[in-house]
Amino acid sequence: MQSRTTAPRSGRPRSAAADTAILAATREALVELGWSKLTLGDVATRAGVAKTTLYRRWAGKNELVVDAVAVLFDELELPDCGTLAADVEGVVLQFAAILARPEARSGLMAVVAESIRDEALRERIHCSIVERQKRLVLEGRARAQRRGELPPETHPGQASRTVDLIFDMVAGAVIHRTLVSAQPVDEEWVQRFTAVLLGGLAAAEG
Amino acid sequence: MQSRTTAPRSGRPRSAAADTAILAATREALVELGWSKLTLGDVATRAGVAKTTLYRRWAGKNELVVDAVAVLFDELELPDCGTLAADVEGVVLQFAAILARPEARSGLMAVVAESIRDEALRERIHCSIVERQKRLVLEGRARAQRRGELPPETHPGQASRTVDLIFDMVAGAVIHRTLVSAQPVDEEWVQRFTAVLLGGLAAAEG
Amino acid sequence: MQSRTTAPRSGRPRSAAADTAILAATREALVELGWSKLTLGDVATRAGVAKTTLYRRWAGKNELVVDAVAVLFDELELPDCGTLAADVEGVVLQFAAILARPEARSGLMAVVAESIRDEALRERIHCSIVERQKRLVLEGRARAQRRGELPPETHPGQASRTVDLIFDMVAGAVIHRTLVSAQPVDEEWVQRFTAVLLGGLAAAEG
Amino acid sequence: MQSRTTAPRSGRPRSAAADTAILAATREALVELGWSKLTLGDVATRAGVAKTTLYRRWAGKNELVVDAVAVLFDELELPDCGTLAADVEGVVLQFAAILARPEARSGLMAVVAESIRDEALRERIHCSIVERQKRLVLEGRARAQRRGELPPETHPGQASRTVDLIFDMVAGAVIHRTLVSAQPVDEEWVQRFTAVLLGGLAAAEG
DNA sequence: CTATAAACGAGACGGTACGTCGCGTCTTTGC
DNA sequence: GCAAAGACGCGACGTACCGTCTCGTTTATAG
Repeated sequence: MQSRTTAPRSGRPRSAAADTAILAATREALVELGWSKLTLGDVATRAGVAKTTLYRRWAGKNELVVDAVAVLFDELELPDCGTLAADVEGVVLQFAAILARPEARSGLMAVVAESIRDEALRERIHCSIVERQKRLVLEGRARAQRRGELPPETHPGQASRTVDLIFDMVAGAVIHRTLVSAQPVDEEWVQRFTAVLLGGLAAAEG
Repeated sequence: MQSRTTAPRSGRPRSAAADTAILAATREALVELGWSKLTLGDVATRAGVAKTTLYRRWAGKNELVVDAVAVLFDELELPDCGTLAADVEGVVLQFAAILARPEARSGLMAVVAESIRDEALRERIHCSIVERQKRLVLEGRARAQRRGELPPETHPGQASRTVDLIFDMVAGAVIHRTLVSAQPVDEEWVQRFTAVLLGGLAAAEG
Repeated sequence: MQSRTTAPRSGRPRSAAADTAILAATREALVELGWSKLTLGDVATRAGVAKTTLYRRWAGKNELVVDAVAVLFDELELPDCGTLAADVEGVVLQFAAILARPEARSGLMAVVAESIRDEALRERIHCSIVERQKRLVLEGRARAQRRGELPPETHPGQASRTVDLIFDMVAGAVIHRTLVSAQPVDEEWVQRFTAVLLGGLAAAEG
Repeated sequence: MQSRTTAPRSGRPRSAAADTAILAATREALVELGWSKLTLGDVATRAGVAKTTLYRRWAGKNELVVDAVAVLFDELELPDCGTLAADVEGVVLQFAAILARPEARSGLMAVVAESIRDEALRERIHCSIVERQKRLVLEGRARAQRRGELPPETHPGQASRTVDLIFDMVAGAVIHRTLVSAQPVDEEWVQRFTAVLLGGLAAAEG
């Protein structure tokens, strides 16, 4: 079991720069063309790379776009604004700001649409994007408990289901308002939304 | 002054049966193939119609799928279960049931993704699907007010914004749980969600 | 003198003006577009006539074009210039003048090309165009015999074969020079051609 | 300085076998279907080649057919039968034999018809077919001069015009008899034609 | 300092679907 | 009862990308 993650086989190694360039080119093309008019040949050209190189690393358009978009969501951070409500409002605004970027909008939705009929793709999205951001809900709750805004877990078994519910409600509402209703996620909306969410959670828990 | 909406122009009129057959064929193809593998040529064949007939009526895949999917949502009805909470739970379950159907899942999401870069398409979706279902929120509120579960409008100016918020929260959460989280919208989830939503609204209004 | 040969059947009679307009429109379209880009729909529009009317009278593009082009060749007349050579030169120049008109060039050749695989079309061309112009050869010979430039028929059996040979040589040479070699059929060429033709005929007959 | 005409550019080279297969398939399709029903898609299928490969090499039906047909005429050879008349008769029969082949008939005429409105196509035909066969006339004359059947050039300036005239007369008459009159080019006709032609030339030159 | 082996750019390849165009037929309304 | 208008089924068009496959050319490490 001496083999490393990357076996340094003989032959020319893959260019690391190519990966970066391809992902950047993908985001650029998403912005300019949107998902449906994005072509792998065009991405390859923008990246200054042959189509072959691209196919050597990704199986297709979907996989490429997931990777290109996933990193955008890693920018999210839970701000410490003193109160739970303010923290939630802050992170919701950040999330909305990412969704306002065209590469995220077109890429994310299209890839989710494709994932409906593609189990492997759904898994990839889940790992790369969704699950990774639940950290924000967990950290938010922990911080609120530390502050005394929330009681410690009363029903530990339900904890994870509540996290999921919150995540679906937050992400769902913001996505729906942004992409379907096509309305701005401004401070006022965020305050109203946060009030309903936290008020409802308090009422339901109590 | 009895003239109808359609001026009966000269020449052979368009076959009404063709429209029906095409939309049905579109839904059938969505189920079997999903959005990305759906072909207009294939839809035409299934409908027993020439490709040109299809293009004479719809500008492209997107417009066709919007129309094919829109009617699914007209099935939604607000059940009268005696209490607001029960009514909401009922309609959320109905909504989830529609989203569980593959023609709705693949069609809806993909078309929303495309609408990001296509203003006309977004408008079409909004008119054909979104706005038409806000009736459910309005009727639910009216019924609850008749029952005395909700007070009459205190801030009439905010009423429409509250409808929008509710709609984004309900539709967003169900869609996110179904399509992104890929978890079932079962009775338990619906109850927890409804409790948070109504509790939050009550807290925020009060 | 208003009633013609056609029995005025019940119902609306066919418009005679339509035929004229359609054939004129066909020639016009041949000039502008050439054979391959000529469409029956376009001809109908130019003629101010419905496509149906056109199909009621002609079986297709080929038949229509034959009729449209055939009349051009009826203009040909054998001029009386005093000598056989001069007469031949005159008619050859006339023939070349017709072939110089684009509607004749494109229409005629294309229709001949089609006739290769279409027996009925070949027959139609033969009757409408070829056979009708052999009168020129016959009349020319008769006139020359009257003048004493040619002897009376010595081998009556060969007469028709000689007519055919002359027709093939004249029409063939002019067509080939015009359409394949794309060289002008000017006075000089006509004189040289006529000299060879008549000289050869004299030598062969003697 | 050994570089060849073809610069061996980067990338996968074009398959030479494809060219051969496509041209053969074109001739085959011409025989079976004729010009107007010949489809580039069908040719591609017959050749076992993708339609795109075909379009990568030829601009359209016309260009393809010119190339496919041109080679047929390279078979023509001036037989040495001892006398000028016999030589001419021999080559005329060969020419007629080629024109009797359906791939030549339909292809050639249609392409000539198209060339009327297409300068580039006319040029292509001229280079690939017409000009290349004038060698036969030149060689025939040279051989006859060597035999003493013809005198050396008396008017060198007229020589090329005479070649053109002969070519138009020979090719024109044979083509007209074959394709327009639809009569066989048999020995008898050839002898009569040759007699007129050579007799006329002798008379005109003398 | 080779030799070897993989990655690279370029671009041709067999495919599939596209959206359009013209054909020839049919089904309306209107004169 | 024919004509105009135009929708219809059909089939070919020429194009665009797909994902794969040669090619000739780097560029690392292994011997």
